[in-house]
Amino acid sequence: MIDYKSELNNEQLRVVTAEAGPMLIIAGAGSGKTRALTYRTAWLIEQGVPPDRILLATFTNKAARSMLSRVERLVGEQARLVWGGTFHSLGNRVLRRHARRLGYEGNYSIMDREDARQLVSAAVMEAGITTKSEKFPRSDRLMEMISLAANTSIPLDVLVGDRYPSAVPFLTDILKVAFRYRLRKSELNVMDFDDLLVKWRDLLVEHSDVREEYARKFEHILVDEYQDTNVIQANILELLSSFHRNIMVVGDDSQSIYSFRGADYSNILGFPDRYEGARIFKLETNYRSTPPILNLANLSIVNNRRQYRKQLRAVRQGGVRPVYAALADALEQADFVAQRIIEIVEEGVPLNETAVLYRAHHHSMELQMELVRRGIPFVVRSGIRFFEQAHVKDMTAFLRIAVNPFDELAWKRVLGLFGGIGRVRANAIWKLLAGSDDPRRFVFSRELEEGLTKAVQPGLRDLRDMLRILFESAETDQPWNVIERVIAGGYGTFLQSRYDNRRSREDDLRQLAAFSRNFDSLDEFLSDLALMASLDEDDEVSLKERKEPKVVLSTIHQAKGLEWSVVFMIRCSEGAMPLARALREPGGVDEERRLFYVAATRAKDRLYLCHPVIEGNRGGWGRPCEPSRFIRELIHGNAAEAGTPFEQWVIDRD
DNA sequence: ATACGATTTTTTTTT
DNA sequence: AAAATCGTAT
Repeated sequence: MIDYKSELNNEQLRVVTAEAGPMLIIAGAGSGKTRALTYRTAWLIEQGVPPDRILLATFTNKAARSMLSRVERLVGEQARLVWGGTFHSLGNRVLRRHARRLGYEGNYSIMDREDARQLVSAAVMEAGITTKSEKFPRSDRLMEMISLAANTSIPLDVLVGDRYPSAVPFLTDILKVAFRYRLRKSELNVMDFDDLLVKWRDLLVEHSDVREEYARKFEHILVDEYQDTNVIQANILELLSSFHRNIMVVGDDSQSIYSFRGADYSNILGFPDRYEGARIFKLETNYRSTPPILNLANLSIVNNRRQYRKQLRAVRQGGVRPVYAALADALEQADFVAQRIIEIVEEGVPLNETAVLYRAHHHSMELQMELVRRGIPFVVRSGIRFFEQAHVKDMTAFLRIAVNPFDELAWKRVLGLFGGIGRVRANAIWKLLAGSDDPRRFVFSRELEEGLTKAVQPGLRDLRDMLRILFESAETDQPWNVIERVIAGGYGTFLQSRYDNRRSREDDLRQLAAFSRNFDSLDEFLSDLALMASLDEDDEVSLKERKEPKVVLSTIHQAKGLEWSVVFMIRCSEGAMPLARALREPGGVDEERRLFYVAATRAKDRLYLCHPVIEGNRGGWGRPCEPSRFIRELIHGNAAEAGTPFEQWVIDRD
């Protein structure tokens, strides 16, 4: 039996043991919302709710895993039966079962962002659009539009008219591209991330028997990070909770930072209106930060108008005022941060209790170089994700061919790796392969050879050598072994010739191989990859026991939900934080301020706001730049006075 | 006609 | 730094 009273505070206890029904939990930063959710889940199970009738939607798969393993510690392994994961992975789970209802095969594959962008790019060319002299939007921008339209449920033409005025002259062509893109997706039997939500919702809307099944199944629905859900997700929740009406959503409107991908702030603000009889609970006790840090965060966020009123109270006492440090430029900033990190380590704070946060990935470049120079170990948690790196995608493309010989995207990727084969010839080869009844055999045939120009023959020979090994291995070996053999069978050499860091790329692939052991089949392994962000080692145990402590470098977005003793926020300059581009979006300033708030509330003990006065402008001398408005608006009178929530350091090295 | 290396442009955040 | 574009070699 769990002693809820001693393990939870009163606010949390009320939430955990609340009567069933719709409820909204406004949970401030560091108020123990994860704790409340895990204990709530445990409590429901103890009350006799079958675990497989509980749905727990989280923001990342990692969050779901770690919550459920905590529930498991509380109530035993039945916790594993709880349906937990991101909306995308839950959608995938449902859609695999019902894909046929939507005109898809159950073995559809999931495209990551890069795949999707390339398919859009191909759609532009197929539609015969002249992109030469005009400034037709680039494929990544097109993808952004299509994706945002899907996630907001706004028709693409309306969305372009509203948010992309410069693209309006090309609207007809954009719609053509979007149409082709959709067509190609279903021809290829692939889904993009958005489809996992949109088609899930469509399934529930259009097939009442399926809706009934799931609505009756899930007695309790719990949702984490509700402030970052979009309208599709809100729809899905409405449909799923329509029978039992037991839905608990947890979130903090002050931490809504994903509107760029369609997250709709009004989901959380309007929850009480949409769910009649909804109760509102607030978690306002902050266990994480010292009062001076919380004070700064509170003073900043009050500048946002549209929000639930809440007052975060610090449990902790004492603490030092945050520091605002003005530095000459990005190099000085890097120097300052590195120097402070060293001093902080000397004071006894472990390296992995320190993080450096920034708005955009490239803001961390100078710092990375400085940390390398000084030999300070760090890990970068932004930038290209593990599964999006070229070599990882190459390897999975090989595996996909072995599993599904008609995987067009995988074939084209693999073909392009070989000399003399570019986009056009890869296309030609694919056409021939697709016309055969077994591409895996046809690729070795004389017929194929004869259908192709001389220039591809050497490349074709190399291709065949590798495929021979791949197919033979896939028949008999375990997935991890297949990967090893592809490397040994020629891909390693390829890496050597194309990149200068063959070793580390091979290591990545070995890591991939090791990871594949967690799956029963190659099939299952491949279908889950796209939904995974990284091969995070932090399965709690391994992190603490084996890993060398490292400073964490992260975008603010990726830092959500995490905490460190010491947090540096770099590039707190107007234009970078808030980011100039983001200010042009509707509601941009408020969202940027929420980002600032999220970043500040990650800090437990110390917070440094760094502002490089000269904007580093690609090698040359940049122009001077104001400190972030989020800092300026905190200043009342003189920054040196006790009235401001931070003290000001002016670092002058020379 | 195609591939591929050199050059120029543009760079937010992510399941 | 990566992607789109341009120019040259095959």
